[in-house]
Amino acid sequence: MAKRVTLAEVAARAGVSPITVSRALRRPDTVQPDTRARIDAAVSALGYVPDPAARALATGRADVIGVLIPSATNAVFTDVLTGLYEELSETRFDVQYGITRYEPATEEKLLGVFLRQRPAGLIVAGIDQTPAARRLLERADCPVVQIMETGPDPVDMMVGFSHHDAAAAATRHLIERGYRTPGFLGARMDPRTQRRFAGFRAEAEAHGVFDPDRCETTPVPSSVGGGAALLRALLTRRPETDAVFCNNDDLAMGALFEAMRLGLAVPDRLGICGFNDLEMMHAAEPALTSVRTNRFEMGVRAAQMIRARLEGRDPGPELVDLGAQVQIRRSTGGPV
Amino acid sequence: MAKRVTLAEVAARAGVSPITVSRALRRPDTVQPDTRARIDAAVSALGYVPDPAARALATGRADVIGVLIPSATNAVFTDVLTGLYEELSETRFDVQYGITRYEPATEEKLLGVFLRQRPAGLIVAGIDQTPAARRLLERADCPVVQIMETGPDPVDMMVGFSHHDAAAAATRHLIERGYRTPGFLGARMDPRTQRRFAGFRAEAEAHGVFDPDRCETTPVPSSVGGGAALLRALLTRRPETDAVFCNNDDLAMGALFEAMRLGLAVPDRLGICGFNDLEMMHAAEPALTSVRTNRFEMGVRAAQMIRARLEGRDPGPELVDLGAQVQIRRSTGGPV
DNA sequence: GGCTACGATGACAGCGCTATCATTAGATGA
DNA sequence: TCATCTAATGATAGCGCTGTCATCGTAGCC
Repeated sequence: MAKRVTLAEVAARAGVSPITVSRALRRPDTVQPDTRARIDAAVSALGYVPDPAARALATGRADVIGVLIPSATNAVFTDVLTGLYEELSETRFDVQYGITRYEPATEEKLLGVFLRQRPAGLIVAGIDQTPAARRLLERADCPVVQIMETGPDPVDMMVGFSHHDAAAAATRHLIERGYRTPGFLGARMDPRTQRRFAGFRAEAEAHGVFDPDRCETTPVPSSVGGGAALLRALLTRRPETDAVFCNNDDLAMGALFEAMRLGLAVPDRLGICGFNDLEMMHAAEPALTSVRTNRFEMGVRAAQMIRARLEGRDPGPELVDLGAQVQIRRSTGGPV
Repeated sequence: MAKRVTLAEVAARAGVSPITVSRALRRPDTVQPDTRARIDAAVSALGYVPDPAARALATGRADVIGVLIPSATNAVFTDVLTGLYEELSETRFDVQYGITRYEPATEEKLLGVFLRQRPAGLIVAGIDQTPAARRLLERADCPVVQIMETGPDPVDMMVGFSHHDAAAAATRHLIERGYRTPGFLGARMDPRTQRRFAGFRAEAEAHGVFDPDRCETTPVPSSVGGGAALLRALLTRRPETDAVFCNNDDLAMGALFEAMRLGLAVPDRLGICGFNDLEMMHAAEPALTSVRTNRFEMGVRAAQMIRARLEGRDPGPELVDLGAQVQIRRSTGGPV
């Protein structure tokens, strides 16, 4: 193990006091240019790297941005992480992840884990924190960004979109395309999923085409196989169903495969619409309609807002709505 | 911000010295049961949580396990992470991720970032570290596990499988099924991908069915759309191709959709085999043959090996080969 | 020329915890 | 009985860094 080089050693070599080295590293403009040059030379000669633990202890503040997301395997969240990373990887900040597994209690616990490190910023998915978790967030003396969706009353800042409205737009599209008996496929009905369902329902009811019996859901996590099973179950009960709005793309893909197995023509006999617009959707045959959510950008924006706050710049509006766009493709009668 | 509760306050309340509290927390068996009980009571009454930075500074060791993976979006790695998490989430260790983006230079840099925290353990993907990175790993005075693949000369410990052999097994399967003009589809030819290609090639050559013109690759990251494009290109040049071994499941899925578009019957006119066996493979129509890699277990085992070492238990063999299994499905003539 | 103001640097203390050694009380044995 | 040992607890001194003053020198001013 290469032995640790300390500030003091750098200081000795540069012929200054440790505190000056500390300053030269953190606020270079506060030390004389030639002093800084000597220090820089000593730093690189010795290969000095600051000890993050010592710094955190001395400042009572860690250069860590904590991120709480429900799942590490869901492509939806990993895209957000990629965006965060894009924005943060060249900064002094480390990103630290916590996986809540969709469990509010786990979220609370992880929040505690993060908070005791006194993070520089916090990013949490969703707006459905428990009251206790919300209180923790409100008292955290660091910027907090809620991501993935928008809602009233942000803890601090927020960047996302309305799942309700996005689902309603997709449903409207189905109805405009002439589908008259649309169904709903949903898995693991977490809060965002529920709001998408509500959007579907509201829009379908507004057009008089809602039927609770055409809604098929399961508590298990979503999967392609699950989508196939849900469609089969739905069509068994309600064979007249002429389209399905699927809560996410995995389910939609499964529905497509199941339609193939059942010999149902897509989009003529059955329209299929997904949600999130993962890459595979446009490549499918027929290409699958989906709702594009701007996940990468969501990560970038969240990171930018935190950085702006930490660096004393204007973080812009507290609530950023990135919207969502229905991508119309063959599976609902879009162009070939 | 809830003000920090220190060890000293807990000690005062329990009527003991701070060091005794510290001991009670870390090695409960070394303090008298009744003392421990008083301390536990004080801890929960005050809501004390240790400061990880102070502990790291005092011990010269952080309770952090660093994980270096190439990509956060690739399902292959997220499954490993889930396994790691499964094993580590109830321990005192935090997992910290670094994304190398398949860039050796980034890997080196992140290794430096981790190392200066003096992590409790390190997990790195692959066996193709740069000489400098390898030296850093060898000098790191903590357990190191290389994951994702096996190879000679581990830095310390290793858990994975042979990509060469797994690909060869899949290729053998294609040949045994009677395919005589198999092709290869590959994207982003990273080292593991290369070794899979080598396995395909070796097996195909051994049976006299290798043709470099039936190998279609691209440097861009893999995707379903990319798989479709690769198949189209391959069939344009070599229409006689009767099967494709795809470097991963996204490509295989794209190949399936492209075959549909081209009106090629799968598996009769074209056999398709993927790699990794993501969930969607079995749900496709026809279900897609793939090579199952035990990613979740890989994460679990890596974490177990590190824990065993840290806790002074026997970590078992240094090199764990989890193997890989060809899952035969309809797309290569498997059972319906 | 003497005074203030300010920029650059340094001394000191301490962040919250633990490694190390010292101390104490009780148990053991000749 | 007294030396010897062991288990439990405590005192002390940092870990490497930075916040908070204090100090010093020099430019600017009347």
